[in-house]
Amino acid sequence: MRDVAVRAGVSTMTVSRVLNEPGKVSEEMRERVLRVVREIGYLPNHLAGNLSSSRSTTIGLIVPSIDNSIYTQTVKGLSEVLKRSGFQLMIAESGYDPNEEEELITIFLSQRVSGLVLHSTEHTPQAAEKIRKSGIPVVENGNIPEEPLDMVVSFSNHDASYAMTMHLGRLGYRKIAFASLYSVHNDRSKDRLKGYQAALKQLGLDPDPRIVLETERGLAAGAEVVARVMQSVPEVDALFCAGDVLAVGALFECQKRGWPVPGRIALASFDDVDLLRHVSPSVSTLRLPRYDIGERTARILLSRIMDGAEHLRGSVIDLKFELIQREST
Amino acid sequence: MRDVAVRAGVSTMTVSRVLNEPGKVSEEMRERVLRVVREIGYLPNHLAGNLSSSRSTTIGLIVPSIDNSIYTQTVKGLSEVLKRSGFQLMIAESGYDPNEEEELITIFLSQRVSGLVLHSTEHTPQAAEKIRKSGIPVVENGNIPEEPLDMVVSFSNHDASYAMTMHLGRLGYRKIAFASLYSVHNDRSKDRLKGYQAALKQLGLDPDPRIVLETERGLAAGAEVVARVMQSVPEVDALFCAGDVLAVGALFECQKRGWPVPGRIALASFDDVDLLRHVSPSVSTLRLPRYDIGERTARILLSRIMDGAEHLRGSVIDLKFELIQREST
DNA sequence: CCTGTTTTTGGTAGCGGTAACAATAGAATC
DNA sequence: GATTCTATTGTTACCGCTACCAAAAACAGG
Repeated sequence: MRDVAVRAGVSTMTVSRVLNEPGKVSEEMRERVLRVVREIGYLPNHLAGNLSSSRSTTIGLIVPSIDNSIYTQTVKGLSEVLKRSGFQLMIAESGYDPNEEEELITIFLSQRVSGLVLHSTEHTPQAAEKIRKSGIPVVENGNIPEEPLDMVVSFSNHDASYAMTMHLGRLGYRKIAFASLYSVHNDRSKDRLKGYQAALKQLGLDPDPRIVLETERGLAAGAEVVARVMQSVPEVDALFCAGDVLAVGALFECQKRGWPVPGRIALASFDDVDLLRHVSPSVSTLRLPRYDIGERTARILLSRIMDGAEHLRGSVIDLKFELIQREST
Repeated sequence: MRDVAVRAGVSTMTVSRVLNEPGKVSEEMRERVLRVVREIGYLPNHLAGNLSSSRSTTIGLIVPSIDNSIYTQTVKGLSEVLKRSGFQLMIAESGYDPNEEEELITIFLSQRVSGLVLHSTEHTPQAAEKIRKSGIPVVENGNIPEEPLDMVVSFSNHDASYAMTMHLGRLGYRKIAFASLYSVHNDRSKDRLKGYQAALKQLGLDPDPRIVLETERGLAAGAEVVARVMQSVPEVDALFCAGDVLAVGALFECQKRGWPVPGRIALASFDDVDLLRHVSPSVSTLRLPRYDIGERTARILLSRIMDGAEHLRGSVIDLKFELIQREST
C-alpha cells in the first residue's frame, strides 16, 4: 500500500480512503489512486485492516458433520447472504462432540470472527463462558434450546415431531413406532423423542419402549430399523423415522419384504429431501425451513455486527415447518 | 498479551514463546506464564500473529455449489486433515461462474490464505495471473485439466466416462444414450462427454446427437431425460447418466412407465451415492475417491506450506476410480 | 578463575493497515 | 476583506503480535 501511495504521490491514508470510503475522496484522487492500484495489481491486506480496525468480515460456523446433506441448505442460505455483504464463512465440524466444539470456538475467537453460528445447542460451560466474554453475537440454529446462548433461528424439533405423531394418530394408527438418530449429545434427537411422547400422551396411546429406537445415519440403518421393529412387535402399524434418510431405507426394506405401505405399515419422515417425493409410495414428511434458517441467521447476525442492533440480543426466531401428507401414511 | 506479560513479570516475547515455541523456554517461565494465561483467560489474537509473521493458517476452498452432496465428502476429507494441523477452512461458492470465482479468489488472497483449493478447473486468465503472482500453492480437484494452475488431485472424468461406456458396449448394448449436467463452464461435464464419445468410437458405434442430452440437477431432471430419449429414439437400449442423481430419477421413471431395467433399457450412473446400492434394481456406477481427494489435497497442500516442498509444485495426482457392475446393466 | 559457548530472556522495530486528530485550501457568510 | 465553515488530505500513533538481534545467565573446558 505504501508503494501505491508513493507512486500516486499521496499518503497511505488517502489510498485507504479510496479503497474503503470512496465518498470522502475527490474524484481526481480516486482516479489517480485506482489507476496505480490496477497498474501494480495491489491487493489490500485484510489481516492488517482487520487488526487495525479491530473488525473482521469473517463468520465462524460449526456443524456436527459437514457431510450431512441436511445442513448444506442452511449453509447455502448463510453463504449467499453473507457474500452479498462481503463476509466470509469459516466452517468447521465438531463431530457431535461438545469438547471438540469448545476447541473450535476457541480457535474461531482467536481468529477474531465477528460472529458465530452453532448448529448444536449443547455446549460445555467453558464454551458458553468464552463466548459470553468475547461479546460477539452468536446464533444457534439446530433447535430451540431452553437456555439460548444469545440468538436462535430454528424450528422446534419438539413441535415438528409432535405434529407428525399427532397426524399419524389422527389418521387412525394406534401402534406408532419411533426411530431417530442417536441422541447422545444431540438435543435435536432428544426433542424429537419428547415431541413424540407428548403426542402419544395427548392421543391417549401407551408408550412402549420396545418400539422406540435409536440408530445411525444412512439407508441401511433405516432398513434395519423397520425389520427389527416389525419382528419384535408385529402389531406396529406406523413408523415415524425422525431423522436423515431413515424412512427411505425403511421403505425399500418394506418393498423387499412385500409389506404394503401404508397397508401393513405406514411410514413418515422428518425432512423433506427430494427423494421422498419421488419414491413410490411417496413418503409423508415435514418440510423444514433449512434454507430460510441460513438466510435469517445471516441477516440477524449482520444486523448485530454492522448496525449494532443490540435490541436483537437474545432474539428467538421460531421458523415454521409444514406437514406434508403423501401416500405412505 | 501485554497484560499477561506484566502480570507474569516477563516480556511479551517470552509470552509469545511460551505459546508458540514452548521448547525454547525454561520450565519455570512456561508454568508461570501459562498460569497467568489461564487466570485471565487470555486468547491470543491470530490476526495479529498472522500479520506479524506473514503466515496464516487458513485455506480457501471454492466449490461451484455448496449444496451439492458430491463435494461434501471431499470437504470432509480436507477438513479432517487440515484440522489436525491447526488449519482452518474458508468455503465459498462460485455458482459455476468463473468471474464469480475470480472475485472469490481475490478476496481469499486479500485474506492471505496460505493455500487455495478449487473444484473447478476453468478460470479466467486474470484469476490465474493473480494466483501465480501471489505465489501460494493451489490444488485443483474436480478434474484433471490440460493446463493445471499448479497441483492437481483428482480422478479423470474423461477416463471414468470412457470406462463406463466401454463397459456398456462390452455388455452388448448398442444404442447408448448419454446424459450429463450442463457443460457450460463445467469442464467435468465436457470431459465426461468426450470420454463417452471416445468409447463409442472405440466400440465402432455411431455417435447420435439425438441421444446426447444435457440437463439440470435433480431426480426430476433424470426422470425427464429418460422419458424424452425413449420417446424420440425408441431403439435406445442403455442410458448413461453422467452426473448427480440423474440415474435414480431415471430409474423411478422407468418403474413408473413399466420399462424393465435393464431388460428394456439399462441404466448406469456416475457417482456411488448410497442410494444406488439400495434401489431395486441396484444401479451400476463408478466409485470415485471423493473423500481421498480431499485428504490428499490437504496433505499435499500442507507439505507445500509447512515443509516448503517446492518439488511438489505442478504435481498431478490421478486417483483411481472403480467401476461397479450391478443389476441395472 | 578466566574465556568461549550455549541457553534463556529482553528490547526494538516493524507487519500493513486504520482511527483520530491536525492542517490546508477553497467556499460561504457577513 | 476578515471570519467561519466545510471538504479534502496528511501526520502520528497504535492495533497485537513476531523477527531479529543484543544482553544476560548458565555451563563447559582448560
